[in-house]
Amino acid sequence: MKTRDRIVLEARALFNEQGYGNVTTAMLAAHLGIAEGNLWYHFKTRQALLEAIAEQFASRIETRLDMVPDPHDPIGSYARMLGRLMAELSDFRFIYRDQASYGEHVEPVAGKAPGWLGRTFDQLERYFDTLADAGLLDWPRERLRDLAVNTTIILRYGLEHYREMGEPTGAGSGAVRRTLHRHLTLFEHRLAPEAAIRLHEAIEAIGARALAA
Amino acid sequence: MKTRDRIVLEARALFNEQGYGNVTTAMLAAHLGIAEGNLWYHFKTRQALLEAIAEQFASRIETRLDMVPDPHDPIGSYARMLGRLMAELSDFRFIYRDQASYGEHVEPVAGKAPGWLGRTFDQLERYFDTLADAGLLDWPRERLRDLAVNTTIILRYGLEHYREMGEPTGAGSGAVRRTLHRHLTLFEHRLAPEAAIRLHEAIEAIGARALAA
DNA sequence: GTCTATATTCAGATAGAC
DNA sequence: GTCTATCTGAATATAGAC
Repeated sequence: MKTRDRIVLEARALFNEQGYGNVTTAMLAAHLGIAEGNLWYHFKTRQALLEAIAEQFASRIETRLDMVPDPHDPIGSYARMLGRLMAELSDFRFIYRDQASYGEHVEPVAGKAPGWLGRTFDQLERYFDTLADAGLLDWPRERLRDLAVNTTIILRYGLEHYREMGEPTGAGSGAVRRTLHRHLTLFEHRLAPEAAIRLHEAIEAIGARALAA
Repeated sequence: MKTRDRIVLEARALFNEQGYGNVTTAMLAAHLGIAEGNLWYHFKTRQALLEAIAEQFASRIETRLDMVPDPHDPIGSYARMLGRLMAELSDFRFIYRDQASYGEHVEPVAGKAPGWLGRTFDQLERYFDTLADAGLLDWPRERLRDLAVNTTIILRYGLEHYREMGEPTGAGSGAVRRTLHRHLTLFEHRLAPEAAIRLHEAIEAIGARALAA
């Protein structure tokens, strides 16, 4: 693997674990087993490194936003989208969490977050609409938007919530799994029983993958 | 007002506005119109200043956690508690938001957050229970706990959510008002119509107070 | 209690040899 | 591309006069 790619990967991991503001270039170089000067060869500034990570992040989000519900498999397609969404939140967690540390001006993120969120509302609403069409979700259509927004918030802040609760939230902690089960409590009581069961099962599968990662 | 108190007040305001990690002692002294050395007379370390703020925060939370629903005024008492909760989240916002910046070890906060959150779940559940007793909220009792947890998350991360949406969230921005309306969408469809109306009105009143502050 | 001047530390970044 | 050595600037903190 090219050094540049190793740097991006290790930096993302360290930022997620320790917080962006607490990771120095010296630490990063030490973890990589390279000299600090080498870091500056690949990235002229610390911010440039951050932007390289942010670009990967943006492309992951766009890929996930392209996913659409499958009317022939509303549950399965919803679960697949959830898996991607949580992976994205988990893998680039520091970008959300540590925004205060790096100021608001990281170009590939700045100004785009509102659009991403808005499109995530739209996306979730379409999935819920498909579940309702299939008779699996009993929810007033005019309130599906609110459900989509609340679902987004619960998923988005799930890892931070469990961290604040004093529970581990790193890879393999089960925080992704718990967040997904939590989001189900928003509308589970209005799901067809077999749909609820299948979603819980799908979440266990996603959680198991998150544990392995 | 004593200089020490002015420092605590101004520091809290600056930390909320600019982020804990972005506020230097030089900036703080300049804003207060005092010399930096004077700051160090009142607080031996930057962390000591943070801890002084955190102590105020803890005492505000304890006061709010002591509030209980009034069976003779379930709506009014719920609204009053909401007002306190949002004021606490708003006034000490940086403590939640910038936790990554100052490491996890601020004594008056470290380790207490899980307890505060757990007791907030309990508190909200009691308010919802009282609303249900009064016939104003139609919700399965065994699901009130989930509703309380989800409500806590929506309220807790409301300001951060609107910030990420690119909307202003400072004092007077209306973000508190919007967060409160948002939390109502979780259970509004199961509230007695007059209860929903009264809660929306109460939220407008809380929002107006937040605007003035 | 408040000020000015100074010390300390260390992260971010550069220069130039290999 | 990678290294070692060095610089710079900024932020926290101290010393001591007033």
